[in-house]
Amino acid sequence: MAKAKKAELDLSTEEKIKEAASIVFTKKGYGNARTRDIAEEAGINLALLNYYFRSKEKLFQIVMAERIDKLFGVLTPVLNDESTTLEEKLEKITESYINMLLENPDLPIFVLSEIRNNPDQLSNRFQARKHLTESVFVKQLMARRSDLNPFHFLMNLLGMNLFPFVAKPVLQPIVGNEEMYRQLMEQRKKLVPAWMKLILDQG
Amino acid sequence: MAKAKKAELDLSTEEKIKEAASIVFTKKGYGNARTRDIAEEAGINLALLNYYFRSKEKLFQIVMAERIDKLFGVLTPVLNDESTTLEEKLEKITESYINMLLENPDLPIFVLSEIRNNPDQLSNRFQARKHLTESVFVKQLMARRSDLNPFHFLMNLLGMNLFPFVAKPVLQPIVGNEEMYRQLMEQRKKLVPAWMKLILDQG
DNA sequence: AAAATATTTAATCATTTGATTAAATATTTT
DNA sequence: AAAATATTTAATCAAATGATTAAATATTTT
Repeated sequence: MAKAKKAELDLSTEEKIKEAASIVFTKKGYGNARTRDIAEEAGINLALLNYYFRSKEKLFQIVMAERIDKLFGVLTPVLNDESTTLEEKLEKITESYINMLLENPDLPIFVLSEIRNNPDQLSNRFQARKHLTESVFVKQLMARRSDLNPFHFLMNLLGMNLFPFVAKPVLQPIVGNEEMYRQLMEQRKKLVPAWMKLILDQG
Repeated sequence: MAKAKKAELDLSTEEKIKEAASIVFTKKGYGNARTRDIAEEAGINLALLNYYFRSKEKLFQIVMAERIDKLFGVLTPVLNDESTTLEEKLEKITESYINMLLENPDLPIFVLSEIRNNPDQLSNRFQARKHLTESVFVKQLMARRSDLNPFHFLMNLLGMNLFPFVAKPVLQPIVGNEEMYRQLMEQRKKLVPAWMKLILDQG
């Protein structure tokens, strides 16, 4: 195979494997996922998987980095947008999260449980604090409510948005079927920002 | 060994093993926990573990049932208390949860991720819906706010209380050290009920 | 067509790990 | 002390699973 086509195919197969790995890892977690599962999901065989990625661990690291980006990528651009108000940020974050999580409901529980298993995974945790405390969002928040710890506010926002998905395996059977759960999440796109504004103004 | 002493010791050793299993399973999850870890944690050997409990799976089922009880046991008695107001229930649930979770921070992520791995685990999910919708809590809630879906309200309450612990591996390094995190949680004992009352009255 | 590369097939390794066994030792009960 | 029971020790099994290998086949490039 020549360079051009090679790169093209490599990317395609590599992408297929990464995609499959992402699905299997996210659904089962690292420990319960078998490389044979991933190969099958990708429609290739085990030998090829090890030919592209040297090991399960390496493949996992790549997938994990992507998944973490996906989970927190929703947050960071909005937090630092100078052109939006605090209220608009609440609306944007909520809508982005709920939309993304409706497509990736297993994502939060996967990332959080894997980080629990291996806390070092989050190597940039030092800068995370700095990035957050120096964000436009936190500045706006402190300007408005100097008495309210931004961490509390953020925990509430994330809790309201992420928790229903983290707890979906428990809550969905109680609520009803899949579709009813989706409808509840759709409603929360409007409700969560409204509740958060209450906290912002009077909490 | 005679009956009396036998039962006594059995209980003690069985309890030691269950306690150890609870610790190891909760910290690592089923897939990543090794029976050898559990035996070591219990201060006994692998043979004895399999002598008392026939298999890892059986031991896990027992531990899991206990952990689920611990996680939801906080909720159920308060939800059906006829003698307390809605506001008092919010206060009780929040304080009970935060106190319990400060002692068992890994509990929510463990239970939720294991149920994700094996959704059938929650065999009583049918009655859960009934118990919940017929609870004093939901009746009080609907009497006060017929326009507010109780599931939304419950998701908010649980999200605010449980999510900070579910996300602790991510949030704690950002917030600061262990002690600072604990202080935040202590503050939330007063704050969460206040926020929930806002939602109750004006959301 | 020839060469280069990608992919499959099938077999095999090595390690981990849950589980079992039998014999030895300790502890408790009678 | 004798009997019954609990626990340890050490060895071993069997299955699952991550990983490797070599040869065969398919595909693409030149």
